[in-house]
Amino acid sequence: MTELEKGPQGRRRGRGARERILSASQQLFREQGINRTGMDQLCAAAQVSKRTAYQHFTGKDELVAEYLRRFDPSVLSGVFDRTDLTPRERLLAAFDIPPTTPLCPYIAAAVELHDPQHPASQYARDYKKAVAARLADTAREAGAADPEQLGEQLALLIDGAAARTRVLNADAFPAAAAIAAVLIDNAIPATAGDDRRREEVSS
Amino acid sequence: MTELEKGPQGRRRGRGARERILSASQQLFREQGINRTGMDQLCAAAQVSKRTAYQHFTGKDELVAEYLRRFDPSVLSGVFDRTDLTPRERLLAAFDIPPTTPLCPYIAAAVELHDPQHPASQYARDYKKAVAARLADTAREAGAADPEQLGEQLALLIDGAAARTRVLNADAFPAAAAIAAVLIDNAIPATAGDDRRREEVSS
DNA sequence: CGTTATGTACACCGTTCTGTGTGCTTACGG
DNA sequence: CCGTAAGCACACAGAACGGTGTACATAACG
Repeated sequence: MTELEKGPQGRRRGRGARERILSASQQLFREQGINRTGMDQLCAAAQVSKRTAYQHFTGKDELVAEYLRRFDPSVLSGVFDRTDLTPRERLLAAFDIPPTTPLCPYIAAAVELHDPQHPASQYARDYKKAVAARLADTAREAGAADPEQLGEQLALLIDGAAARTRVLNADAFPAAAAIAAVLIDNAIPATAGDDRRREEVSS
Repeated sequence: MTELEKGPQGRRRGRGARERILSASQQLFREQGINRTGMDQLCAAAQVSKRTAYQHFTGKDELVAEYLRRFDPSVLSGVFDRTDLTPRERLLAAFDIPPTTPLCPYIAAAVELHDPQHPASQYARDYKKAVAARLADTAREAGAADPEQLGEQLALLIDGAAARTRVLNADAFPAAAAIAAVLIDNAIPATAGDDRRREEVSS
């Protein structure tokens, strides 16, 4: 228990201030936005000295970029690595993220930072491309005629639902899922050896 | 031109400072974002005294809300009032806004302000609903089986294209238009009432 | 003409922001 | 037990922010 999760070197004797900082970032950046969350408030919420925060991160920009990297495994892998679902169901499962994820933080960061050169913006771009690529992979697995196109289309639907949920303050993912179902059915030829007969959708 | 666009009373004799302020807002809020544009910079760009700006707008919030209201006629009416197009073509024409509109300012404002109670956020919400309603009207005119659903779906596609264009720095409207074409063809029965699919959608 | 609304110039207030400097405390490892 | 690294408390710098006060100029309209 003591020597796992080492830092850059191998020491790590402290009491885990970095973790608290990132944990508080997750909460505050999401609740209040990045620009409206000052370092003072963030350090207070993390119960971390301001001096310590700036010893872990060279500046707020680096903290924001690191904050975004914390979303990767939980969302992306958690959906695509489900072997209990058919490829088609996996594509649709990407739209089942209403409760814990009220808004896509990548879009929020890209809009708030408003600088395509910002490290966090670049990472958001990479992440969105990665999601589209994994959707395309799954689409290929499902036997889609044009997997890249379908992946890009589904990614667009996800982003549309996220943006619209934000602006309208109402969940738009069900509507996006409905469109996705149509697109998937249109893209997968019936002759392809795919089992889309297991239509037990959890409702 | 001299005696139209009266202010709260009926005088309006000055040299049009309000116009310059709003014009500069259009440019700066779009280029730099709302939060990253200070009133000092904005007044300098508009060649307007800071004092004058605060005589026209009680604060930056009101200015932002008014800035958003300036987009209505140019985009919304310019697309839906084209009588030279069929209803179906009009629905697709809503996706032909790549050059002049690099990003939907309503989404940007809602994300940047980060307060659903903000006047500009409320207006953004109303505007998005209005767009969906007009899309639904046009969908009804085109003979769609479920116009409200189609309108909501097309609105979601537009927002998705806008958000994705922003994050990826690449035009996503053609892909959205392709999806729209599929949805429209699926929603409009060729000859008679043939509703094959009836998904539930949350308004 | 004079009144009045409109706009200007510029200093200024208080707050908040990111980021540092400095000195002290604590906990872990050898 | 002692050295060292991690963390803490706190003040502070420097800038940008939104917003105001004051005194002055100018253009329109009666």
